Amino acid sequence: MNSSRQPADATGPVPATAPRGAAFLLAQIGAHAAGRFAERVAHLGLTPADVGLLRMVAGQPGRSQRALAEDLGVVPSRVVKLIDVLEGKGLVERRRSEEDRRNYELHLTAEGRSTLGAVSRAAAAHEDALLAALDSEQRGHLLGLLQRIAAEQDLTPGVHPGYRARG
Amino acid sequence: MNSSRQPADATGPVPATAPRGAAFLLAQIGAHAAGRFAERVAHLGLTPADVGLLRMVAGQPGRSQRALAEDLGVVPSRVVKLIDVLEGKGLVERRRSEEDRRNYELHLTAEGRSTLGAVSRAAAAHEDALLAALDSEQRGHLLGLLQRIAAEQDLTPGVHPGYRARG
DNA sequence: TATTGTTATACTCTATAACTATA
DNA sequence: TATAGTTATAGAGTATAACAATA
Repeated sequence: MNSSRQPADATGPVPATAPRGAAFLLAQIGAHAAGRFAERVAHLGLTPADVGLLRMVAGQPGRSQRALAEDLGVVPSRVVKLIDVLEGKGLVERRRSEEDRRNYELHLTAEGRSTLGAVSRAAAAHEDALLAALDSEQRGHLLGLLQRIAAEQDLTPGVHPGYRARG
Repeated sequence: MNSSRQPADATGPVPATAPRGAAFLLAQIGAHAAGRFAERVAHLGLTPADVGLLRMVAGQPGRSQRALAEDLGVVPSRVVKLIDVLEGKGLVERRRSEEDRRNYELHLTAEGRSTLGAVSRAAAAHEDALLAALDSEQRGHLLGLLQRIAAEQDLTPGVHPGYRARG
C-alpha cells in the first residue's frame, strides 16, 4: 500500500529476504515432490513411508524388523506399527525364523508385489509430471548432478531421510 | 547370508526396489538439505520455519498475521505461536495498526536484522557444503534447472511447503 | 545376561473450534 | 454481521521405556 513511503523502521538496508540458492530450491522442490508423490499413492492406501518399506522388503526379503529399523535410522517400535499396516493390508507377511525364533522374516505377498507394480507406475507418472519443464537431455543432466550430490553427501540409496525425526 | 540359495518366495522376478529417478533424488536430497540447514540455525535458537517467517517479515514489513498465514498456506492460529517465539526472542515486533486496530503490523527489530545476517551467513555455508561435489559451472547449471522446475510447478519463491500439513 | 519384538506412555506438532475485540 | 487475533482442545505421529519370549 505505502510503496512510495519509506517504512518507519527502515533504519538500514533490509537483508536479502527470499533465499535464491540451489540449497533452498532443493529443499523446496523436494518437499513439493514428496507431497505430490504422497497424493499419487494415497489411492492405494499407502503413505510414502509405507512405499519405502515395501520396496525394502521387496529388495531384501527375509530381513528382520530390527535390521530394517537400522537401515531406516528409526527405532524398532516404529517398524512394528509400519509393518502392522502393511500386514493388515495383506501386502507383507511375518514369518517366524526357524533359526532364531525371536525374529520375524519379512516377505512380500503376491498382492504386495502387485501393489508394488502399481506404485512403480505412479512413480513414473510422478517423475514425468515433476520434470515437465525439462526436455530429455536436461533431465539426464539433472539426474547426473543429483547423483553426484547424493553420493558425496553419503545418502543411502532408496532411503528417504523423512523416516528419521524431524530436522 | 544365503546369497547362493534362492529364497522360497521368489516366485517371480523381484520388482525394481530402489527408486533411481530424479524425483526421488530431489525428495531425498531436499529432506537432507532441510535437516542440515536446521542444524546450522539451531545455535541461533531458530527452526527453519522461524527463519522463513523472519525473512518474510523482513521482506514485507507491516503485514498482518492473517496475510502471512495466507502466504504460507497455514491456519492463522499457527502464525500466532510462530510470531510468539520470534517476539519472545526480541527479533520481531507487533505494532497495533492505527488504521484498523484489529490488526498487528509485524516488523523486524534491530536484533532481528542482526540475526537475519547470521542466518544468511549460515545459509551460504550450508549451500557450499551441500554442493561440495559440484564445481562452479555445475552449480550454475543445477540452479538453472531447479529454477525452471520451480517456476513450472508454481512454487512460491521463498515459501517452503513444509509449513503446510504433511503430504 | 543379551536380543527381538511388543506395548504403554509421554511429548511434539498442527488443525479445529470457540472466544474477545474491533469494525 | 464480519474480521483479526487468541486460546483451548483434540488428533496424528514419533520416541522412550518397560515388558515378554527366546537365545
